[in-house]
Amino acid sequence: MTASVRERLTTSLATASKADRILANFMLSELSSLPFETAASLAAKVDVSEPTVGRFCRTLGYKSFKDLKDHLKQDIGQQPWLVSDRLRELRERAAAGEDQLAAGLELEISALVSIYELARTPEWTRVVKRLASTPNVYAVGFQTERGMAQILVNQLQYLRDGVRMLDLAGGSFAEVLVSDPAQSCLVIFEARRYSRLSRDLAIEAKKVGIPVTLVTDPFCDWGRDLVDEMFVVPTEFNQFWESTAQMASLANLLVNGVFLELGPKVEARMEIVTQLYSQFTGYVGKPVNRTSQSGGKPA
Amino acid sequence: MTASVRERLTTSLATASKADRILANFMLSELSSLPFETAASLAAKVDVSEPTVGRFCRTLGYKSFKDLKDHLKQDIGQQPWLVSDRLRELRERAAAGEDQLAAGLELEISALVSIYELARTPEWTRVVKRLASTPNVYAVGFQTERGMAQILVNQLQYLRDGVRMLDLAGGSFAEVLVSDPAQSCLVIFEARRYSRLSRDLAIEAKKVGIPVTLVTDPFCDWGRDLVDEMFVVPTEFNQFWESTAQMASLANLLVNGVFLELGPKVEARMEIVTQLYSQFTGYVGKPVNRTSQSGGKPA
DNA sequence: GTATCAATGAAAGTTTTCTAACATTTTGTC
DNA sequence: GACAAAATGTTAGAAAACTTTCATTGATAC
Repeated sequence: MTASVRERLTTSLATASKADRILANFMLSELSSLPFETAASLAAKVDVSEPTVGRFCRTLGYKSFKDLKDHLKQDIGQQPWLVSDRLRELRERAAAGEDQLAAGLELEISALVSIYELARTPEWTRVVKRLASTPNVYAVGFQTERGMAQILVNQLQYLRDGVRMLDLAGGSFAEVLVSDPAQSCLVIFEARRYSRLSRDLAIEAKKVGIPVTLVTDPFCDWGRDLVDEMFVVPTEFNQFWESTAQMASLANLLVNGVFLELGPKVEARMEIVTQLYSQFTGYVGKPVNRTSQSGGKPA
Repeated sequence: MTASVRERLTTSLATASKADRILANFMLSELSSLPFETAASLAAKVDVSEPTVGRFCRTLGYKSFKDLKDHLKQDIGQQPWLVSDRLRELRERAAAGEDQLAAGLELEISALVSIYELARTPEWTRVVKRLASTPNVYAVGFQTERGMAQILVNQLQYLRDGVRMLDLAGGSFAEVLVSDPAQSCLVIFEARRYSRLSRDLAIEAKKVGIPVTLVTDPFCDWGRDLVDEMFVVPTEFNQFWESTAQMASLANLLVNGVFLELGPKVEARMEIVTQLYSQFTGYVGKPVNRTSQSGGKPA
């Protein structure tokens, strides 16, 4: 009993009464403006009474029309992505109240979707090109987000020269801030916890004219007018505090973009770097996948 | 005076007060889920009062938050906002070959699902309990995976004492390896690139009897008989090489588990740590979410 | 035809959401 | 550092949204 709103509406069509069927039909065709409706406004539109709307939602298994809307929000809907029935099972458990986790899963999935959407924006393309071509690339992040910066830097280093991780260890960020702005760019990973540091850095970078890309959570209230691109990653997954985990996917996608941009010419470099790592850390395999992409032409 | 909601929000950023700017930014970041919010729920998320939300909407020229939503309806227009629709769109592009990346999305989603499945296993529970109770917790990862270890360590430190990140900087891993095995445990984040180091460490740890949890990719061929728990995270997402991004989700889930295990008694500590961070990095907000879980009893 | 029952609506009650008035805090100024 | 002005939070009350109860309608069975 954990069908999506759309599914429930569709199945209800078979058995529903006249008024209910009208409602179901209307809702299905106007699914996308449903969140803006209220039980009363809906009732008026299809010319039934308000209680009928409420009752209908209850026969569908929701507590009220508002409850239906709430489900719509989390509704990832249809099977296509249903990775087997494993997920369904998780969701059913969640519905039974046994599993707080499953609700978080849906939120993480929807965060992933947003990230892949970001990767289709013009800003994304701009950043990727910049990361591929600017001589000096700096990335920075504090505390947890440092890990994200590290992912970006490590992988980019396989692909190109001049990629560095910034650090407050030196006491200032002189490294970037006194570099030639035309030759440098900066990526900041941020979450609300560490706002001030990131913000100060962004301000200074703007002052000297270094392009800044900010990856942050929806709570960031200072980025928009300071940075060149701002990528907002959802971070609320029903956990006891926010999780920036999905920023890692974003970092990887960025790196992948740079790879596509640079094209096969990086392969020689990758060989060498791989060998070096191998020499110092005992790695034996190849980091490069054998996916079709790797041989393909750059985008 | 017929600007779109987005435009109005953006222009307001220039002149708005602090709370208003926070609101505007958040709204801009979460435009697509705004219709589901209510003035109160929004207020709670960005931690301002309810009337502030109403007032802000009025300064934007709307009658109320509800009125803003009504206008949003026109703005959002045809653009799909339901996660299911957005996902479908990406999938269609992938199928049409227009979007190389989108093909990887499904794989990432399914990786996420497997992680949430892991979180339901007895091994998981065992690790969580161990991470909550063992006096000394060590985590380690090399290169990219170092970022994952960092996530775990950073967040665990909010919750408890005695959590450390291991490092090869010292040349050996003496720190763990000569500690009292009954008082220590170790989490290794690994991907095939750095197999040897991780493996050597695991071997030594086993020798001295320290419990080891291994988080790795599906290519790891040495873990099973060496470690106490082995969590395998999918890493092939159609990118030019493997991505361990979803390990970040795993790390976060682990931390969340420990939080639930420790229960409300950690809140005092969290307050202190938060304050310390604030002192040194200028963080001003609260890291703790106000989700229902946070107040709830431990699992 | 009429008795019965499901479906629906009307009206009144309850809860949620929003607003107005006032108190408090913050910010800026001198 | 004290004052004024602006911004924000608190409290309580108005409005809206939703539910419940009960009356009415209209279909179906006999």
